[in-house]
Parts: sequence; structure tokens; C-alpha cells
Amino acid sequence: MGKILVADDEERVRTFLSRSLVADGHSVVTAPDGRAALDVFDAEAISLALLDIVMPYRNGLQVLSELRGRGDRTPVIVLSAVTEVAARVQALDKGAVDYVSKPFHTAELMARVRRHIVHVPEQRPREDRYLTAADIVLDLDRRKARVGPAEISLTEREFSMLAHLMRRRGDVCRRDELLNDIWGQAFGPNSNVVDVCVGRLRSKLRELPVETIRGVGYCFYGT
Amino acid sequence: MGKILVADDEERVRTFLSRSLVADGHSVVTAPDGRAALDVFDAEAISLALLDIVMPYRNGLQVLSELRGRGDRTPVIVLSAVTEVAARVQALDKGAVDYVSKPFHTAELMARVRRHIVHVPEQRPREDRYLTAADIVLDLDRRKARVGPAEISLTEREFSMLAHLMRRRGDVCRRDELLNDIWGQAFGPNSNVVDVCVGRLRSKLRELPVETIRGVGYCFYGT
DNA sequence: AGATCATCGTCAGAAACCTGTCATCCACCG
DNA sequence: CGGTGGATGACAGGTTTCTGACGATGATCT
Repeated sequence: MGKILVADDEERVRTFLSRSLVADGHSVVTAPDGRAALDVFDAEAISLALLDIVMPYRNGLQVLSELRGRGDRTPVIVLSAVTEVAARVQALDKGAVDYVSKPFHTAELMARVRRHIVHVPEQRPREDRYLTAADIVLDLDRRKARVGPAEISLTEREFSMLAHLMRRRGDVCRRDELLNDIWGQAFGPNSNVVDVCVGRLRSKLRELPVETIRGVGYCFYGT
Repeated sequence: MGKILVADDEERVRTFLSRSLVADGHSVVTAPDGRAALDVFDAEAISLALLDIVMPYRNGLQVLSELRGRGDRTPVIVLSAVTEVAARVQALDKGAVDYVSKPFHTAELMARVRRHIVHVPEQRPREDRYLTAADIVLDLDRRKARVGPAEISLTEREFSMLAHLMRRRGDVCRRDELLNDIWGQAFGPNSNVVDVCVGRLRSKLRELPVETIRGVGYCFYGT
């Protein structure tokens, strides 16, 4: 039976995970960075990998891509402190079997491990902080949008809305999808919050590349 | 080819999920409670199930147990508003492939669905977003037609009409066929909606390769 | 505490838009 | 030349979306 690879740059996390996994009856190898992780794959029979996203040399997603590129189908669970939906989607689409965000509950993680034991050229070294599209730079930490020279501050709702639209740029976001993702299910379908919010956004950011798809929702076009 | 089963006691959630899944190219069946969910498994080919935990008659976990008891290995994703770790662990140990807690983000859930689905649906393998013929590229999501450099937006009706003609390019579409396929049978044969719609289309898209077959209907010629 | 301010959901009216009908005109066919 | 079927422009009714005003709420400041 193969081992479980734990790759994380933090010593503390590595030992903690090792201990939990061993206590659960698995055998474990660890690696402190992406390069080392890949080396482990060459050297040992790995039956499941836990990869942190943030790591030196190669991040978890890059390791994942490289593995899949080699045709290696070992199940991978991606760990990350990043809660962004985009990261999750990216990881899963790249072939991770699961995505768990830190802080995680040990028992849950162990259950997920048990479950799965028996997978872009888009380099994103550390730029998780800014979301850019079509002249707009959205600062995810400060909740501000920069359009050319001007910096515009957004309210909570406006910010979530814009971020969502920008992440899914090119795709049509249905009204109910936006409602669900930004407001949660606390709203009846007869509310026009979404429209109002888009309206406010449009009046703050002149020339916002968001078009209305009548009867459906909105779409952020532009690269 | 199998469908995705959505079992949840809340109407709102069911329709929301259906819509999202359909938009993602899957076909969907729903069930309002556990008993109905099991019936669906007997009646249809299901390639993945989304089960809410809280449901009448049988809850999601019971449904899951019963399925596994029968030897059915269909992947199941458990949904729940319950955030307790215990519930998660239980679900995963019972054989769920994933556990997603509400409120969830649509894009993430869709990614998880894509991840776990057994038979990739042929409805929309994702490249089907554009329909191309004779200099015209039709964006099926945004309801827009691109002719050379120009992008023209279409109304719902115009869009359906053009899509229909383009898909059946080379064939003659009879008037009553179009009426039936696009408008449904709610129209008497003495209406000229079809003509008007084609007319509007022709005036929006100059050089539309659609010819009139006198006494019969219309035909999109061109490759 | 009281005052002030920003945020945000609701609402109602306005604006924009969609779409079927109709009357009229035109092209084709015999 | 008459007749039929198709094209076209105007219009009206209905629907969707936008927008500005308002009030509730909660945070911040004095």
C-alpha cells in the first residue's frame, strides 16, 4: 500500500498532519515545497497527496498540473488558507479530488482522506490579491477598484458583486445565481437587489463592461 | 447519458440547482423527499446525485445507506445546511464522494459536480457554446451574433430563430415547423410571426444567408 | 446617550425593450 | 394583368430593467 504525501511549507502543519494521519493508520512522507513534492512522486509509491497551495518553488496547483501532465492520476487533495471560490474551482477542474480550506477539522480531513485513498500555463505566483480585467483592477484586500488613475471604493455588496462578475468574466451569470452566491438563500425571487446593486456599480464605475442579458442576468465582457 | 438527481425538500433549492446544472450542460431530475429519490433511482439512469440531508420520509444519509446497501455505487454529493463535522464525517464514511455545506457557491458546486460525474454528458461539452456558419458566430450563452468584427445582440426570439436555422443549415425549414419549434403550438396558422421574425433578423444581420422558399419556408444556405 | 453617516433592501414610477398584429406594398407566377 | 404569398413599417400592449427616493439598521463619533 502506498504512502500519503503531505506537502506544505509550514513545519508545524506538516508534523501535525503526519501525526494525525499516522494515528489514523496511514504511512506518510512529507515535503516542504513543490519541487521536493515532485521528487517524492518519482521516488515513492504515493497513493494520495495532500498539497498546500502556497509553497516555494512550485505551488500546489502547479504540482498538480505537472502530475496530470505526466499522466499521473494519483488522487490529490488541495489544502489552502485561501477561501476564494476561484481557487477551489481551479483546483477541482485541474483534477484535484477535493479541496479543503484551512483551518480544517481534523476528523473531517481524515474522513476525506479515507474516502479518496485506493489528479495552465497560467502562472500565478503570488498575485492572489488583485483581480484584473478590462482596465479594472480590483484589490481584494482593500475592497477598492482602480480604473485607470482613479481609485473607487466599493461597499461590501458592490465589491462581492463585481468580484463575482469579474471572476466569471465572459460567462453569463444568472440573476438567481448571483442572488444565491452573494446574498445567500435569504431572498425571495421577487426582490430586485441584484439589479439595484448592478445599477449602483454602474454609476460608480463609469464604463463598466457589464451587459444585461434580458431575462437571464448579467455578463462581464472584456479581458 | 445519465441524469443528475437533485433531491431537496425545498422547492426553491431544487429549481435553483436544476437551472444551474442545466446551464452547465447536464440533464436533471428532481425529487422532493427521500422516498421519491429512491424511486428515481429505480426509474432512471442516474450518473450522480445531490442529496440534501434534511428531507421527509428518508433523509439524505438514509438514502445513501440504502443505495450502498443495494450495491449501487453511483457517486453522491451530500448537501446540507448543517456545518457539524460529525455530519460530514458520517456522510463521507457512508460512501458519499463529497460533502458541500449550504450556503454554497454555485461555481464551486458545479466544479465538484464536473469532478465526480461518471459519464460526461454530451449535451454541451463546453465547446458547444458557439455555433458557427458562414461568417456568423453565434454565442449561445450571451445571445449575440458576431459577423466579422461586429457584434450584434439578438432578442430571445430572433436568437432562437437564427440558432434553429443555423443548426439545420442546408435544409429547408417549413414555416409550421419553425412556428412549432420556436413558438410552441400556441399560434394559429394565420399569424405571420415567422415572417416578421426573419425580417427583423435580416435587417439586423445584413447579408444573412437565408433564402425564402416560396410557399414552404426558409433555408439557411452556406457552410 | 445622542447625533451623524454609510450601507442596503424596498418600492414605485419611468424608461427601455420585446413581440404579435395589422395594413400596405412588392415580387413572382400563372 | 390579377392573384397569392412574402416583406416591411408602424403601433400597441405587455414585460423587464433602471433609477431615485425612502426608511431601517448599525457603526462611528462627540
